[in-house]
Amino acid sequence: MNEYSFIFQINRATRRFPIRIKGKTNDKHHRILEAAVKVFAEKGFFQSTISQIAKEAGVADGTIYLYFKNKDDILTQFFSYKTKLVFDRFKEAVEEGPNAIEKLRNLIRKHLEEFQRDRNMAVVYQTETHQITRMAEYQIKKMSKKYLDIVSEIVEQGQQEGSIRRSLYLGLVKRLILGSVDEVINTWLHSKKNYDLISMADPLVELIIEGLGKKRETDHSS
Amino acid sequence: MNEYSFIFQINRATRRFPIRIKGKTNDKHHRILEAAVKVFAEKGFFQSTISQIAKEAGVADGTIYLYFKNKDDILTQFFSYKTKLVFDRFKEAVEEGPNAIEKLRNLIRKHLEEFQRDRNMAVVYQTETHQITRMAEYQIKKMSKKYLDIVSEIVEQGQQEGSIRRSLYLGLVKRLILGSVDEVINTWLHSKKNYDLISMADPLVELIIEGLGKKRETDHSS
Amino acid sequence: MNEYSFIFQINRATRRFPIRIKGKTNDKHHRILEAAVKVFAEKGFFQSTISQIAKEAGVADGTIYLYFKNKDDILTQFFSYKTKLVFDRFKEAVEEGPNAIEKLRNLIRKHLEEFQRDRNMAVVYQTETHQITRMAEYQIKKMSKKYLDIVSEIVEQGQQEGSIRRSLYLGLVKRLILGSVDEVINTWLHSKKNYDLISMADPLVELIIEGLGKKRETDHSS
Amino acid sequence: MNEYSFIFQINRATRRFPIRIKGKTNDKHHRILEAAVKVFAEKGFFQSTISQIAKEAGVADGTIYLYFKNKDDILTQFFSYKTKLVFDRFKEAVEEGPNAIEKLRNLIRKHLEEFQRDRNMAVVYQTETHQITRMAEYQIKKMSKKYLDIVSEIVEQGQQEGSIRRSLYLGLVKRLILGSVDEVINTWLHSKKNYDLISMADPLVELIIEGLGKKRETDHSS
DNA sequence: AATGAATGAGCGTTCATTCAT
DNA sequence: GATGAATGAACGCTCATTCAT
Repeated sequence: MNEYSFIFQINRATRRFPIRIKGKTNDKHHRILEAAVKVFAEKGFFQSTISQIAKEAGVADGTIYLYFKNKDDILTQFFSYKTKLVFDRFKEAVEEGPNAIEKLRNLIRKHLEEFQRDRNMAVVYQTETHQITRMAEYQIKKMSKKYLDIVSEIVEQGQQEGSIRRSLYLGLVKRLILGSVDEVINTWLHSKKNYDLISMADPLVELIIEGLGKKRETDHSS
Repeated sequence: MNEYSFIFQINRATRRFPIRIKGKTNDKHHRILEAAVKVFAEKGFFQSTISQIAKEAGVADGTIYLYFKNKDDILTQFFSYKTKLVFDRFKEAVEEGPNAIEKLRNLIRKHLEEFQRDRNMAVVYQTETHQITRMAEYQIKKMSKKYLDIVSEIVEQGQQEGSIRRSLYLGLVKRLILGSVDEVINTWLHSKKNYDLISMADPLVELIIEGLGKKRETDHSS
Repeated sequence: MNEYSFIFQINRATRRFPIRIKGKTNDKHHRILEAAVKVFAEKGFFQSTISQIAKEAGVADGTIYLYFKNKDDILTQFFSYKTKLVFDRFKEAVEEGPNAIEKLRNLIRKHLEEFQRDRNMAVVYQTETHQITRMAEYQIKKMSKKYLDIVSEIVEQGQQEGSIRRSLYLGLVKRLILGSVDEVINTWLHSKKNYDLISMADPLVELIIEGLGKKRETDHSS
Repeated sequence: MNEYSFIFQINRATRRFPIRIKGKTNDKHHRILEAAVKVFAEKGFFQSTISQIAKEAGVADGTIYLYFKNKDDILTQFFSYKTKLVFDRFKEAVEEGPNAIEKLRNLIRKHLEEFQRDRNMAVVYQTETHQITRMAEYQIKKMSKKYLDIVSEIVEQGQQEGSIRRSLYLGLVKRLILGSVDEVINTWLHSKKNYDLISMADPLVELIIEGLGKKRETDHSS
């Protein structure tokens, strides 16, 4: 069963479309998608051309339009595809955590792991999710929300477990977590990338949980 | 006295240039810059055209090339100008803080304040600083670094003052802070913007300092 | 079989290219080339626009860039194509001459014939080969040289045969011949063109060989 | 008395014009003309800009339009100015020759001398007089004619003197002479220019008069 | 007279998209 | 389905010319 299949549901209505979910044809759809992300990562969306993508994918320019409505649609399909794929993995990782803190650690670790593994995806994600203008693109916006929902659940669980403070503005907590992970990835992407991104997970979780501040002994005496 | 004046020092050498720092002429440089940022914020850099910018600025297309080498140069000049301007204000705000925690609070508050005040700038900053591909652009990269340097100083001071833990990976701390502030701004930019961004400063600082976790009583017995 | 075919060998490496040597597609390359030369002849290179050429060739503007790297390349390809074509004919004509004088006559006659037949080419040649500034363009420079080489050979043969004086500065002889033929063509191009250019060949050869001067009887007594 | 004065008669009717024949103002007219020719020689007419000329002349762009109707007019004025100047010298040189052959020699020598002395002029002349398209420009066409008239006179005189054959097609003779001199200059312009152009005069005259052919001894016996 | 900032028409070139094969 | 030649709208940029100062 091909992971890309679900995408067809999006566009089927709008266009002639090569259905044949399990055939070889489908490889082409995949290949174009991966090629596009590679090119986007290298040059940025607007500086990438259909020709470059076609070349990278080893197909003719026109072939791309059999699978994608237009250039934008390539990005959209990429996001909806990767989002589903990656989030399934995120959820899986979270479920394996015995408690909230471990769930958070697993989430962040998986997040870093996936982005380290697929650098092209990482670049496109970082770039496009900060493209305020294009953010109107429904898929992208939805993705952010999904991530934050996962975080919400974890935090709430932690509060019930007593490991996370109750007096927290949840919206802010989510931004702190997503923001810092994003920035860790961003820094890595801009660096020479000769360090292991995943190793940042534990210290980062520690920092998020414990904060920068010293534990005040005075707390106790009060 | 016009805040844009200093930019002239950048290009004076390269091009015939309408200097006359305090005259009316100079307004045009300013006007184009503001117009450009407005258009960039609305459409994104690549989807903005010189014609749109010229129209927004109320000048002819060709006039833009009297002040800017090319389209890219508009963005570059904007960054070098705003960076200097904003960072001066950041530093000023930081200096007014009596201790590290207050300095951090002042920095974040000022950061949110400046970005709330000038939404166009905020959008362009958020977008362009995450543009991995174009990041090669020197000015932009430098800006991030400057911010992180300020944060470093504050954290180190806090460590000496005893308000911030010593056992911290400084690089990570910086990313936590910049990342969470960025994400707070980003969320605001994507929202309806009917809440006050600055009011997020105090809770955010609290969160950064205290962390998510409950103070562990067990700490004491150790 | 199409005479333009060989040009493909020049650019094949540099660009995606519609090969299919004997197909209909190829006509387009030819058509653009002829259209361009016509427009260049009418307006001059710099005052010709891609749009005019495209219109003359009956193709879209963009189509031109499928066959030519840029505007300059049209001229370059034209020269390398015509040079080869015309010089083959020159050499052929020269070879048919039984002796040096006849070879020279054949060369000049063929030269005038070819230029009379294709007036657009003649105009572009006359114009561009005298464009000192642009002459750096390799192809054009080389062409002049080739012509002079042919002349050299003829003159040397004539010297061996005894029909041409030995005490001649060869470089100057070449310039005399090329210059006078050029000027004959030039004059024709500027005239109403209602006379036959080829008919100038015999008198011109006579003039070149015999010179303006009267045979001096005193020669004999010396 | 300034050599440029006569030009004013051409444009006086068409435009506001800085008359003041003997004043300093006139220097500016001269300076612009010389600057323009220098720039034209370096880059070619169409690739030269008014700004470059202005800069070279040390005046403002706008100033040029006080003296010249438009860019074309600069070239036109240059030609009418130089033509007069140079032809006066040609005629003078010709007059000094005691007989036709010497007159021709003087003409060619002076021709080479003038063009060697003012290389910029030489380049512009060679380029523009072969610009078939632009040749419509009245001044340029007239110039060629004047040259040929001088040659005609000389040749006719030579025929009367008995030094030049009578059975000559005069039109062709003129082209032979002008063409070969042109080509000698052209070659020099394209070369490294480290040889003396004037030294070509005598051998060239010899060649033109005597021709390439051996004096046939048989002539005599017939 | 002289300036040079401002103009905007015009051009070369690119590239997403189409469609005949 | 697959191709890739062809299209032409659109854009960045240049530069001759004008005109307020």
